Amino acid sequence: MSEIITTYPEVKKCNVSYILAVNDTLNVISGKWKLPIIATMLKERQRFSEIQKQIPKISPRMLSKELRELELNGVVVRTVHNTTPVLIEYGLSGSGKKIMDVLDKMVEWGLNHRELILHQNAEKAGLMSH
Amino acid sequence: MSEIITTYPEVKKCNVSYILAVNDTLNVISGKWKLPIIATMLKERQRFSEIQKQIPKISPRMLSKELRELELNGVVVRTVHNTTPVLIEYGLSGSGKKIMDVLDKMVEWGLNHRELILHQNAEKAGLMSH
DNA sequence: TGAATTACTATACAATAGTATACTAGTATT
DNA sequence: AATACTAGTATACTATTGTATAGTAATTCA
Repeated sequence: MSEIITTYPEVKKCNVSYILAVNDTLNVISGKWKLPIIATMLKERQRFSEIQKQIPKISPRMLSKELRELELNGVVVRTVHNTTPVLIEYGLSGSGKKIMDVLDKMVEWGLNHRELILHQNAEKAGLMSH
Repeated sequence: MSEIITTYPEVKKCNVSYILAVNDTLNVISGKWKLPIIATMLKERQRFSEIQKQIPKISPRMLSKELRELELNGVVVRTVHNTTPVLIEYGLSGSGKKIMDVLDKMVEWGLNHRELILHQNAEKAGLMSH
């Protein structure tokens, strides 16, 4: 048995607060609409109807629900302007803007992974033709 | 209107392959069991029953399903040993091991975000007592 | 007065994700 | 011959997530 099990050197310490932290992050970015919604607010704050125009397929129910969740999680800030008619704007909090760092890493991994798989498939095809 | 909309400077280029890359990454880490399963394989390859022992609450159906998906996505490698009884081992591929880089970023963001929110709540509590 | 805009909510339903429980084929042990 | 271990599969169910469609209150415009 022992000869067929390889140990990898790059093992990291992993405690409970790390697991909670990863879960917090996943909560902010997983689901069908959270990332598209966050994306609309990267440049500037947006109103409800403007987000709807930029994400035409989202229903108002989902947009309302996701914005409420993101606000509860401290990622989105909702601002009510005392004008007539009342204007409501949604923007990213400090953390919300920093989520781009995580997304950048995800892009990096994803692109790298795609390339690795393409190479593997090319190798397999090469072997099979010989 | 224009005075109440702030533009953030840190806008990134975003094209279709970036979105695909993020989605690929999310597919690998989202869901209830994928990360726990990957975690068991960080140190060394594992057999089906060993993963079950380390994640007692997972049903064999889910473990089987998730391992199959991870293998299809090129994150997990399944090795069959021609012994009696047959031994099957699951380990991480090169990409699979590198997913830790993404998780590290998620831990970083998550811990930071928790701290920011705690500070905010402390400030609010301070204001309210005055 | 009637239509349009803004920022949603309500209700019902469909689709996906996850659970619970039992079962299987092959081999080895008692 | 009965039991147990390995690596799962099968079936039926519940829970969560997302969709479709209609409606609402307050205000403004023609």
